[in-house]
Amino acid sequence: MASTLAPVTEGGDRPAFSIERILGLELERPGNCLKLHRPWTEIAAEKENAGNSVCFKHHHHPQQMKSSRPTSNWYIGRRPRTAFTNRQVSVLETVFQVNCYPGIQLREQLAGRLDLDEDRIQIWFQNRRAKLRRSLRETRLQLVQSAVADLGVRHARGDQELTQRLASRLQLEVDEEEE
Amino acid sequence: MASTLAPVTEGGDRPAFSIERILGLELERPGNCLKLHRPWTEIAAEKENAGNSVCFKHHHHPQQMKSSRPTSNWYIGRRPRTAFTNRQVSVLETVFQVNCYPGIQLREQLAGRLDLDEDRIQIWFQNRRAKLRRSLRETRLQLVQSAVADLGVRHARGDQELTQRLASRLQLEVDEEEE
DNA sequence: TTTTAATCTAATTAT
DNA sequence: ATAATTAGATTAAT
Repeated sequence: MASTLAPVTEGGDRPAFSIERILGLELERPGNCLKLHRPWTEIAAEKENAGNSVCFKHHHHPQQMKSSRPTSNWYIGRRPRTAFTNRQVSVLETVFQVNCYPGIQLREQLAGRLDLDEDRIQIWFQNRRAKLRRSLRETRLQLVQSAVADLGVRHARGDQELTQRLASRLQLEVDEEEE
Repeated sequence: MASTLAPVTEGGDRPAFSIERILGLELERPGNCLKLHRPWTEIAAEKENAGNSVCFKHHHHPQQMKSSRPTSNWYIGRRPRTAFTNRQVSVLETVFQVNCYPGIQLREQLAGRLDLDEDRIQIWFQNRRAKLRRSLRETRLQLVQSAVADLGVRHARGDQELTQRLASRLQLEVDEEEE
């Protein structure tokens, strides 16, 4: 409900994959849904091999593609990207500081308060945790790198004993953070 | 909306993690949300080490747990398990036969038609694909096993050439299905 | 006990 | 940069 006005036009008012049509089908296609494991990457690869420079990645409306394969219209499209407002992000960030694994009740509260679906909240927290993990990993990496550099300096000074102590302690801390 | 009457009582009518309370906080807790990567497994392990045989797994209401750690109430609870009706599952299965990666439009159509949230549809298809993959893996395993047994029989008969041909062809098929 | 809805991570896709 | 999707592993309710 938050500025996601569904720009997916889908070529007018005739949906290619309406449930009515699907449920009307006689279900005589046992070998239809056996293309598991992200089949659109395969389609994209085929199109690239065909010399067509227009990549599937940049078309999320496959029914608009002039493809020779009728099987490529199995994918209708993804949800339009939600554009959170500054206020929404601000509230979400504040809550994240306190609880980065909100349960269903808090998610529902947030959804009601921010006029978003509960699922958007869920996804936001998943992506936010991933971002935090990424930044923690980078910080840790930089710490190790600077420590190694420091190690090098001290080693050059001939401060052998301190070097060894620092190294073992560093290893310890890195291991702790692993699990 | 489908027979999910929210059995999570959360100790009455006083939510422990209301947004009001969170937003009222002074945000002076920088080291609060640094327990990433499924912290509840850690909590469970701690409880086991403490000799308490009651595992966290069987309590999905942590606020009811008599834990010595106040940080164990990070988890408010998960969404109550949705009980799909026979008709809902029937329609979902039918659609799955035709398109096991429904896009946003088809998911919304299904949600409206079946009186479910769109994200319940999304989750259902994710779990359904996982189930299909699992069964395909098992089928493949059984095929390989029976083929190996067959190989053994033919080898015992001394039919060396046919054995080798069958083996190479089998390897080919297994490789094809991998990617 | 089995099945499967819900949650999570990690990687990826795509806006 | 980050919202959305996926596979895969796991947790937990039925």
